[in-house]
Amino acid sequence: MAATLRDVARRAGVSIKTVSNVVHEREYVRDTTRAVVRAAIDELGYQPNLSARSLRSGRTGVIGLAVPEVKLPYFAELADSVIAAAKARGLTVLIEQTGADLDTERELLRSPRLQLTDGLIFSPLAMSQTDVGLLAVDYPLVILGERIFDTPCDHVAMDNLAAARAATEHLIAAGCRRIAAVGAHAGEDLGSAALRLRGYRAALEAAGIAYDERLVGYVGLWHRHDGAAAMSELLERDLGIDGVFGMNDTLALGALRALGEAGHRVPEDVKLIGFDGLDETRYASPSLSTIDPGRVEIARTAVRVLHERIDERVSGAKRAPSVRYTTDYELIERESTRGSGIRL
Amino acid sequence: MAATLRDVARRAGVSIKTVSNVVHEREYVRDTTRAVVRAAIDELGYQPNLSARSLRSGRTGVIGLAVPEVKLPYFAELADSVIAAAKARGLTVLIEQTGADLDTERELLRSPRLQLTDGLIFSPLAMSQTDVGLLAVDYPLVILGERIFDTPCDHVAMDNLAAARAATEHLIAAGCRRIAAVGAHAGEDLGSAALRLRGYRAALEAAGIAYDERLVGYVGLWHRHDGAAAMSELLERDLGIDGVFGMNDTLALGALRALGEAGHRVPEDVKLIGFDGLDETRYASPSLSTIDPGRVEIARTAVRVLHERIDERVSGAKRAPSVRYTTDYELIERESTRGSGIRL
DNA sequence: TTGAAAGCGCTAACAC
DNA sequence: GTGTTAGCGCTTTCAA
Repeated sequence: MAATLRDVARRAGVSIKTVSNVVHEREYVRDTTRAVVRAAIDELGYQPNLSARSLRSGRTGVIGLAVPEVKLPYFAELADSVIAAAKARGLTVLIEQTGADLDTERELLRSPRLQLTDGLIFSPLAMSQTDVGLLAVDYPLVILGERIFDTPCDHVAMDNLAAARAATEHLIAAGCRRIAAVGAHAGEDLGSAALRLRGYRAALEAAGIAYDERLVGYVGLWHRHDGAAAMSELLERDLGIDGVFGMNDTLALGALRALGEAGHRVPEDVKLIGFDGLDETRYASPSLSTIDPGRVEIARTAVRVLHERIDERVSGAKRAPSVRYTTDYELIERESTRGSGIRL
Repeated sequence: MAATLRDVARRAGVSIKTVSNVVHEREYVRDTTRAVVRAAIDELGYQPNLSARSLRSGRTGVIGLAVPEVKLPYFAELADSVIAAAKARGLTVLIEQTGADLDTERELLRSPRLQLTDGLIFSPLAMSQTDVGLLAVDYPLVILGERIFDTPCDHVAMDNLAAARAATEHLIAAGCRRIAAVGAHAGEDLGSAALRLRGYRAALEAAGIAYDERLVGYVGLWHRHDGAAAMSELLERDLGIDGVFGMNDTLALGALRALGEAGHRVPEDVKLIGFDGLDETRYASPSLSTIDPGRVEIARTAVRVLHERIDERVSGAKRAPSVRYTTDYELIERESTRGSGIRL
């Protein structure tokens, strides 16, 4: 059996409290006592029982991260950044997948599994204004994504609209006039897809290019095959497409494949830009221009805000007003939008 | 404050035990009583306190998954599969990253954070024979990867050697004679890289092709840029390479990029095969031939075995002997190894 | 600076 | 079928 505080105390000939003080590196322990206790801890290989500690203290040291799917490259990289940021604060991360399913997202917020968690970082995809009430939970919650609802939650997001606009303007500056947008979600008007589509439209409008609904490719999820399928369908319409805005990199890479299959050269015939700044965009052929949303900063900020909320809650301090953080993005220009077809 | 069992009991006018029986859906509860208790649970919004439950029962319902990096696509997909398999059994997954660092891997096995966990699925990368003793831990542990050491742990793996051999034989059958291997680890002789290199050599030998050390590309990690860099270096040696075995898909996709930059067409000039069956290999241009290692089955088996060990431990049953599961692989032929350059 | 003791919420004997 | 009760290992007043 694993050694307990009591065992260590007995072994060291002191009380349980003293051992606890040593474990927590509190002052007011005589050096000699501390040494004896330390020795006993080592001999017994004592490790605190985290279940007991959290039962008593009300904290588990674990935070939840809920994303649609970890295997989507954007969320894999996000998870990586969140885990790193959490580790730096001594927190562990428990990952939940929602599958971008509305019911799963709803249930998640009330899931008993969250009991094991001090707070949650949630990247919703399916929820809409109707579900805003569900976000009023009694544990610390940080939402990744625009502050689309009026809720008491903290939000951390990039400026999707401005970034999408910048991406589209980049295509326009490269000479494109018939620009397709791949990745729209039918009926959505608050999520990332909707905001990015709005940014796309804003750029067109500012450039005096008419918005053509036929140039918008709708998809279900943001997988590669969705991008490829939507692109193929758009190409079949024969609309003279000379530029493509992929609403994320995965879609754009799928679209790249479809463009190649249909005999269109990128960037000579069609220029293409993605969104997310995935590592792999660097290694595509041609390499893919994209928007770097500052994922590391998003993760770090979300973890910090959540951690502050957790402390606030435990210490009983009064709740600071909820905040919205917007991180900076950056446009990365690569081969897929170069004027000439020359490779790096 | 959250409602407790006691609160529910009081509200329903029954004892704590009865409530517990209802919560656990045990028999021997009168239907009318059950209804009353259920109503009280709903009214109070009662949720069991998982910390208390695990302190008492010694189980947390959480399993750990330790991988080098979740953002490496293979591990992202593996994590996805493990999370799905765990969910099917009512288990939650806590992800630990080792960064492929030896010290981190060693520490992980003794980490107090594992206290929150009933058992661990561990995909080691840096550990070697020297560290075999560390695997003798007192909690359920399933190793992903070959049973390279003689340990009391269960192992779940594919047959790396046979699969690598099959991949190489596929290149040979396609007419390649100067086949490079990208992704070897210097000094390793037990891990996946070493086994796959052995498979590669076995295939060459069986075909009567001399092994040429200069055709082997060494890398640190298995990232895209490692594959690209190693490939570039190999090409500079001007060895007449006509085939490339990427030890995983990510490396192969990096190599694909480097081949393109150097003006080599795939598959016309050089044929290329990867390893892992990543979803994205389907959408590369050209699409990448690869080995599907049966990731879903690996994940499902690992979770099942771990779950059995956990039950065994809790029930006090005697420990069944440790096992090794080998899953089936499958070679997926795509454009990158086609005889002609015709696209699908 | 250290010790004693209460209790976090739950499970599982054991009693009725 | 249902109730009582003793801890699981820890934190934390309060007292010494």
